[in-house]
Amino acid sequence: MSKAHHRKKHPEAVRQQLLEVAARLSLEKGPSSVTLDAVSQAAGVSKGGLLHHFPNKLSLLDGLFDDLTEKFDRVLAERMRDDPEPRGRFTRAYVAIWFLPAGMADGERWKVLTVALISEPHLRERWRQWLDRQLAENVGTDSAIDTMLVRYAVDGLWLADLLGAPVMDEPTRAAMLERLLTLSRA
Amino acid sequence: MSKAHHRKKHPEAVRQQLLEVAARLSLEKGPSSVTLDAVSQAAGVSKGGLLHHFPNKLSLLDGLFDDLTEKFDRVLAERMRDDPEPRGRFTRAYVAIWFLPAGMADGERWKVLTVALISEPHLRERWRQWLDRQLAENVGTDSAIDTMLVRYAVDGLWLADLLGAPVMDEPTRAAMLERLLTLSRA
DNA sequence: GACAAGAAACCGTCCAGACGGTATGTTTAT
DNA sequence: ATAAACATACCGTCTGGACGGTTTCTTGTC
Repeated sequence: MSKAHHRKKHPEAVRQQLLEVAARLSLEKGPSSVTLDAVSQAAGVSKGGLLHHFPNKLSLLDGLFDDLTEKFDRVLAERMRDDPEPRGRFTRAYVAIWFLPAGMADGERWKVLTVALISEPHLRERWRQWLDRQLAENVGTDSAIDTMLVRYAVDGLWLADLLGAPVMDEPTRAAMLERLLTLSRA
Repeated sequence: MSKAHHRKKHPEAVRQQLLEVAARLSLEKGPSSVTLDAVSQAAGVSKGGLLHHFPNKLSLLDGLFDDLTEKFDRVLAERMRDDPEPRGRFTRAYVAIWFLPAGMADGERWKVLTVALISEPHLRERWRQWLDRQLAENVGTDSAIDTMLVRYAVDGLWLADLLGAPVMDEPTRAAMLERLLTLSRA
């Protein structure tokens, strides 16, 4: 009879912990390392415990997706709220997320989303819906060629970062940021 | 006793077929579906046959990586050879690969590379070396902020395409291409 | 506030199938 | 004859998941 069985119950904390562990594992050791065994063990819960929160693996991945997009939405909305200029507002928020990560772990989080999206074709459909909604909400202010280009570039930076490409030096990085912001207002 | 055992032997063709099947599987059903059983069966070879060409799974993935980067290099070099303007030449070749896929299947191929890179942390190191070499060879002509930005944007387009984002309409696509080419000369 | 009773939050065990890989046989090419 | 190019038959491990039990929390009732 283990200690964990007798400890105080904090279901929401455990759930969150499971999602976080799954995210970290996926990023550090590749998506194939996200197994029920590995996740539950790293989270300090039994596999049965994990399957209580997420009845199967798919729902764990779905849960991760929900969690990530939710947080992403919040950060985006917050950035947009503080931007007085309507034109390219959404795109600038998008840029800011990459260049000025708010929370420590935030920068890493969005990477996980990308990894999950690529390795789990099932999530792509949900991703498309999310994207469609975002673009529909910001059509008019963020559909110029240059603003689209900026968003694509951010995605590219994302990918490079994810693949561990050599980091840009600070002046280059600053110049890149400035250039992106300029183009977002075009 | 199967037919395959008795058929004419074309080792190089079989090897190529195995790589191609692995690529297609990874793209269509996600990297987790790339198993020795699935690949060998879809290629019309026994698992033993597959393991004759690639002694273990890692070497299969490595083989895939080699095959893809090799072809990628060739296409890049060809495009660059036909471009008289030195400034941004490498970047324009990079753009062309996405906008003007030469062979039918080529467009798909580079996607596979990205998927493999993300799902197999082991390949990232090899990718970094490839990237470093490319950048070193083209430093001076392709290191302006705007040209870098163009390459990142192409990566972003890549990613969007990979995730099955809604396709751009033709005028937008053309405008995007023109804009990217312009920026590559800056 | 006490207390039964059900619900929620876990744990431990077990299993069927998939997976990577080995060992060995058989056919074909040189 | 020898080696390369396959096929077949297994094996040990891992993985997702089912299942039944145990402990804690919550809720209604008095």
